[in-house]
Amino acid sequence: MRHHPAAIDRVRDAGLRPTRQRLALARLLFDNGDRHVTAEMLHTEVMASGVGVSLATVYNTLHQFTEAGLLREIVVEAGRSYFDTNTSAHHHFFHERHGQLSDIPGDEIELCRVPSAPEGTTIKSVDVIVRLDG
Amino acid sequence: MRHHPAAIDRVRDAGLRPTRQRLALARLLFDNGDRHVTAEMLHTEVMASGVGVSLATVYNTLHQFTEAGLLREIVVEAGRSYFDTNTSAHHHFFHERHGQLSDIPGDEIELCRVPSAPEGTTIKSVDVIVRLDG
DNA sequence: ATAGCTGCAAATGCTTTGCAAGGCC
DNA sequence: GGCCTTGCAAAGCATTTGCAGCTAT
Repeated sequence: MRHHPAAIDRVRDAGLRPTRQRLALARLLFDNGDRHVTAEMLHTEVMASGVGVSLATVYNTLHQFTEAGLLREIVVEAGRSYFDTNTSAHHHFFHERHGQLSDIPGDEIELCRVPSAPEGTTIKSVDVIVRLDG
Repeated sequence: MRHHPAAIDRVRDAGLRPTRQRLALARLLFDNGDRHVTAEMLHTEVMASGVGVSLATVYNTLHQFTEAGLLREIVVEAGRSYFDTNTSAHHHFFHERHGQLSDIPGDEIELCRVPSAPEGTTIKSVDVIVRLDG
């Protein structure tokens, strides 16, 4: 019963050594569908699963996965980064009360005019965050 | 030669005491057209102008002004907040190379479909950041 | 005089880095 | 064995808070 590429292959394909720590994190991230996690959330989870990984290693690994294109980093609040396992183009709701991030279904939002990049620059990405109260 | 409400009136109207520190900051923010500043940038400026204000007070004041509706806070990177003196609905370019934020002219971007707020929530704001390379 | 607000030193908490330990050829 | 990589302790920063001091009445 395998619905996704195995965690070990994802790590290897990213050009990273499949260490015990990275595998534990990759399994938590990729074996359970789309997820939006902070470093702290993931650290709590991995410790609960019985694998000792320091918070610093969680940060380093999240950034390595992001650079390798396995994750997307989303900034919603000063001093807190979220990492999204869905790397395709899409946008987000941010529930301020619960500090939770969720995907906006692709057909519910659309930009009909996008500005041209100013002279000498290129557009790297367009991030839309819909902030929710309540 | 006065083009804007005087800084002292803005501070008073916000229900804040017009102290020496707040006035110095308000002048720098509001007497020179639209601005995008970080706490640190504003602190450097105010010190250079010869008024002693601690960085903590700059932060506190920026947040007080934001709550009073004089400023809008924009989060672009984990660990860095910008404050925009233009509080009307508009969106932003973020120049990653220089760490600079600038307004996108209102007619150059448009959302044609906006998602409805999930059950039991209301949309507080929609923030669009176009990230630029180069 | 005094009640409440202000502004800052010190604390907090998220994130990054420098290096000792470990793995691979 | 030698060299590159890894993972974490300790350091670094942006931001917040608790309280001594000031201000307006």
